[in-house]
Amino acid sequence: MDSTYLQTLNPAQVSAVKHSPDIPLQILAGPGSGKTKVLTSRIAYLILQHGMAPSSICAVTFTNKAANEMKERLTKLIGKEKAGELRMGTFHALCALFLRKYSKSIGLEGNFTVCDAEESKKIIASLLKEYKADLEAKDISLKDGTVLSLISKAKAKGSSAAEFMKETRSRLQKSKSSGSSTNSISGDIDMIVAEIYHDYEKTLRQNNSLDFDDLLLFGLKLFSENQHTVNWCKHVFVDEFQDTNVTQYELMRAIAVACCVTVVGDPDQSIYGWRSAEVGNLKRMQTDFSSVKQILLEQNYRSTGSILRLSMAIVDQDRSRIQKSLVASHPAGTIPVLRCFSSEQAEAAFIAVEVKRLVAHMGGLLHWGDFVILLRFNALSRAIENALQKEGIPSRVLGGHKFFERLEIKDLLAYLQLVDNPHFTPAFMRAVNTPSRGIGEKTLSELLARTQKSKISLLELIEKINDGKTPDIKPPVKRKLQSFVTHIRLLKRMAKEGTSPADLIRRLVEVIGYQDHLRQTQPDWETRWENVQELITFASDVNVDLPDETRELAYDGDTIGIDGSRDATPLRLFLQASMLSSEGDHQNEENDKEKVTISTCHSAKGLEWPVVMIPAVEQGTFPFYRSEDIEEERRLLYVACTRAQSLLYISHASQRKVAGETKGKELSGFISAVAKQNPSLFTDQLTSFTPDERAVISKVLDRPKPSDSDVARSVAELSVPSSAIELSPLMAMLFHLQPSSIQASCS
DNA sequence: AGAGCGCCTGTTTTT
DNA sequence: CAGGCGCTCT
Repeated sequence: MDSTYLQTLNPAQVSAVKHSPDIPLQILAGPGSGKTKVLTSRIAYLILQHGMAPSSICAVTFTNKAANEMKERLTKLIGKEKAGELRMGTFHALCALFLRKYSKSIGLEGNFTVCDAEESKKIIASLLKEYKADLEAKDISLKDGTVLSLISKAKAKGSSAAEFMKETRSRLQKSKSSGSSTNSISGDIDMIVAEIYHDYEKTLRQNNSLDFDDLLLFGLKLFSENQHTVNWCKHVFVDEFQDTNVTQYELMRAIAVACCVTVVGDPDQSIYGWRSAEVGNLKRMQTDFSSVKQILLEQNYRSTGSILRLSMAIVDQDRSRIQKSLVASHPAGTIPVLRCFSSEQAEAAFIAVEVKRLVAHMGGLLHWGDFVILLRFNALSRAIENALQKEGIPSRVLGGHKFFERLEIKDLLAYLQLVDNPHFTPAFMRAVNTPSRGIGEKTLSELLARTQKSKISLLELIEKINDGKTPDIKPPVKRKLQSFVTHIRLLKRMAKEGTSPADLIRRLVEVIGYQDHLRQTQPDWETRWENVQELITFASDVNVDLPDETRELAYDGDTIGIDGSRDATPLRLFLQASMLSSEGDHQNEENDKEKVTISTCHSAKGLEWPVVMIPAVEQGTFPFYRSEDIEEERRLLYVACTRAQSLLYISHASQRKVAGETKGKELSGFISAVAKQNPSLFTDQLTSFTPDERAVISKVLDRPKPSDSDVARSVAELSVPSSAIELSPLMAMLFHLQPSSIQASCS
């Protein structure tokens, strides 16, 4: 194995790959510039040419998906064994891993539970109740989500509850002394948020639990205060650097003891400011790492020239952006289509029919899996899904409601969380009455009151009640709880005996009669039951991965915690993988390749499709009316456009139903501005594709060009539906009429 | 006290 | 489309 992997790289890419490992490097990589290739090649280069141990390289990605993809590519370059030794994952996963191992060093229990956003929100909601009267008296409405996001923002900046409280106080003092009374309401809110923040932290600690932000904060504390936990690290790679927040940046510094870092990012693709990402980290790095070198990758290998021209025009409207260009490797190709429709239904119907038409006119060059519909937010998918279904086009939603956020999954995970960590109240609350055991709000609050007096966990309390060691509140409670206690004890015993998570779930489902419960309570219980089966499959997969992870955790040989329990039990690893998984649907990927993808623009980051369609590009929707940063919305549209390889469609409706109300809509300012300046960026005509256009598409996609007879055949097949009655008017028009008349009918 | 039903609202983006 | 709320029934 030599440097063959360098041969297909351009000069800029080669200089990035071969750049000295000792000098910090920033790679500013535009979309489609082969950034992942450069990253993986550089890692391979450090290992193969500089003889670095794979286990001394840390590569941080933004999602688990990206980490997996990198691992796959590296397996091809350096082999499975070495690739398996690399420390790769998200900042969150990396921190979680080391926190489990060195939990005692910073006063944590090794069996802490990761508290996800939904559970955090519930904790906040219950804390918020105590301020209900106060809020009503002051006529303030404060939602749990708002409080959570404010707390999360404070945490992302590294501001603790105490610091946040102090800052709030001093700000209040200032506004008081300046005599402005207009801020009194927001001052009240800030103060309440500060108090809830404090209570929230207290609750998390009592529950032996860390939320997502805590993983980073505790990780940072661990790494910066315990040199020996990071000594293994010789080089740190950070992908999607533009989306890191302050804490993540500090983490990078803490892990990169030797200051050997390579970061890859693109300020133009910074779309997570709302989640406290700091593009400023790029600049900050230049001062913190004095000798940092910057390399720009501007050659684009993904999209046609006309798609890039439009994308650049959009993002370049942001006057404050760092000037950077993209050079197309491919010919101009088909001009992006811009269309207006009368309603969301008309727009959706057009999309469905156009997908069909393209497949036909490309004579086997394009398949369902080559299309993506990118949306500003998930709720927009309804009309699209319906329209696709109506035309018989298979589709899948990428990252819709996440697999691990479904109620049937959370129900089962709650039991397992409780088995692993008896102090995790959210899990108790969920599991204790699922399936329904007649334990209601009243009983729970009484139980809760009793735990607060005696300082034991809810689980311990009900075990005591069950065993008759402490008096029952009311006669029936003990009886109602008996089965629950029995089940938890059974699972605990099985877990202790080393039963695999998959078997634990199987048994759990059986003893609580979960299938029947679903059948009785959920109208769509069948798909939910399938999800349960999928969870079991996922659980067995985690088990297969175990050796790698255990090796990681057993790094310096002490897997036995002070409490005598192994820190890395299979159950614990499974739960952690579940909580940190970004994976949406766990459907088999083979199936998905033959489906049209529907996705948000955010979760499309890093991906590409031959054909991209972006509907609802309207004022209020894109940019979204509640967005705080309009430039970020613009960049999001840029990200969406640059996912396209050969064809791009942008559309909007003049009327759309928003939250139950039909509203008039205007084309997004992002688009109208560039269209006005340069009308030739778009066309409203639908071509039926000249051989030339088809040739460009096959070249861009690197697929064989279909013959004229292929095209003729597939056009004929698709334009004659099985039942002539089903040929909708729109469909008929698209196939038989001139483009100009289509336009007239659509607008 | 708790379950179950129907009607309401209010909908960003995610580790 | 789900979660919250209020109503009625057991």
